[in-house]
Amino acid sequence: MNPESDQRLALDNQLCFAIYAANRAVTARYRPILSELGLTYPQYLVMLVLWEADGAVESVRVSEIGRRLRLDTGTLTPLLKRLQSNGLLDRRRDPADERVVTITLTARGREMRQRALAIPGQLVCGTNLEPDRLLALREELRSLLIALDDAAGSSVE
Amino acid sequence: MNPESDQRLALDNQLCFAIYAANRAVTARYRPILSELGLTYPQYLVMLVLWEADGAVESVRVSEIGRRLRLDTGTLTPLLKRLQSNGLLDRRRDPADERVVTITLTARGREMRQRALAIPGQLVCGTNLEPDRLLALREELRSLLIALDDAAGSSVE
DNA sequence: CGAAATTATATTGCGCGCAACATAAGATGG
DNA sequence: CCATCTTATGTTGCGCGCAATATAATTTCG
Repeated sequence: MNPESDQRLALDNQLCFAIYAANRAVTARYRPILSELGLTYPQYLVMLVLWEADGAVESVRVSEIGRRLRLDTGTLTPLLKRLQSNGLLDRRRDPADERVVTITLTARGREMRQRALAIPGQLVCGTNLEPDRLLALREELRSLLIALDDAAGSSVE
Repeated sequence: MNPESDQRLALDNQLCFAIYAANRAVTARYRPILSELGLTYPQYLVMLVLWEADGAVESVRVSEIGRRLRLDTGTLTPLLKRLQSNGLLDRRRDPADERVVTITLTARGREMRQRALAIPGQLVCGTNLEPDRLLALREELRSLLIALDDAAGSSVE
């Protein structure tokens, strides 16, 4: 009714929509690049986790991938099975604790990293975006995420 | 191999992951609030478009909703059918151009706006986030979106 | 006018995300 | 040692997103 309340629900005033739209625009930009590797965007994120752990440890738990990416097994189990059937990783039960499934990169999965190294550069190029601004944006989003986590934790408490 | 290239693919260095994670955290925060209205988050965005148009025009095309939210008919058609079966809107062919489907709010859909007015405030409260910073973040995301759009357009050209 | 091109929406299929539930293995405590 | 609890992963179902294709109506143009 009053002019102020009208503006509160305006689409362009919603931070949530800005994040939603930006997220889809970014993943759309990754799509053609990742399809050359035969990866979807969430699969690429899983590979980032595995590449990062590679060298330090020889396998990663499903739960560890989920913790890093904030994804649950309902998402990860089928995704990891697809990566396995594409020959990028192996899934096997930990003999010491049969509940645990450990994920190990195959040679093919490890080698893909070399091709992926070009991706971050490819995305910034073609857009006239200042690296400093992108870095600042990333940190602001991280702060938002932490603030949302804290609020979620305290409301449950 | 070299230390610099190792860091390029580190998960925490990816702006894309910051956006991806923030987007899911924000929608997770909306979920319990919207479920009281019987809406999903994308359905809420469609309602925002319809509420915003309400008063100015008496119906909105599917394509106009898609243009605003950057969604195609593969997403919108079933979503709008669900909103229709929940009694929030009507879908009907434009007699003047039978290709066009026009979306009109029902009384129930229009009334829901009053309940939705409290939502934006509810989300910021419970988090210690400064409104100015959120506004600045929104504008940075808008700039990113525009930059990605421009780059996409020029590469096709 | 009539064929071809264009426009607007619908359908199909697949891969997420996530809630809810299931299963099985390990830990715990009487 | 055995019932109970907890932990780690798996399964099912549903609603997006999006590519690819389909259908039907309108426009364009020879």
